[in-house]
Amino acid sequence: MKQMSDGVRLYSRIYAVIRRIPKGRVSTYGTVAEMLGCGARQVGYAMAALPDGSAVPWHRVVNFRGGISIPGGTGITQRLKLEAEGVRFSQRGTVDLSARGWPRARKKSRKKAHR
DNA sequence: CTCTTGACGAAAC
DNA sequence: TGTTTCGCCAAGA
Repeated sequence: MKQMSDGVRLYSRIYAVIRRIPKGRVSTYGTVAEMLGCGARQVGYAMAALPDGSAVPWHRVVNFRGGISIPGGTGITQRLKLEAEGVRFSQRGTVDLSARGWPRARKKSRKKAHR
């Protein structure tokens, strides 16, 4: 390993955290970003940069509402993968972060994103 | 090098 | 309640 120290890629840290998400659980971009100390947007951007077939369980990462923010068929795939792990989606298409969230669900409001 | 966009999130309007 | 703006960091044009 050479290029690390002063220039450790932020993505590497993001992937490392996501890889620690246990099966049947989901995490959010904001949560991961917060534990990394960077912007939530970068987490999502890192996922978009993930190569197909990577060891990172990117499908366990959803947005702060517990919903999928991924456009296209990739988002559909994510939902199918989560359901295959035992994750249930509400009628609104969201996951209960209080129950399946990781490391700790941080639910802000149970109603429709009413802040 | 500058400007825009993005698999986000929160606040302002 | 939905739309718009700003912040975050990185990549593409």
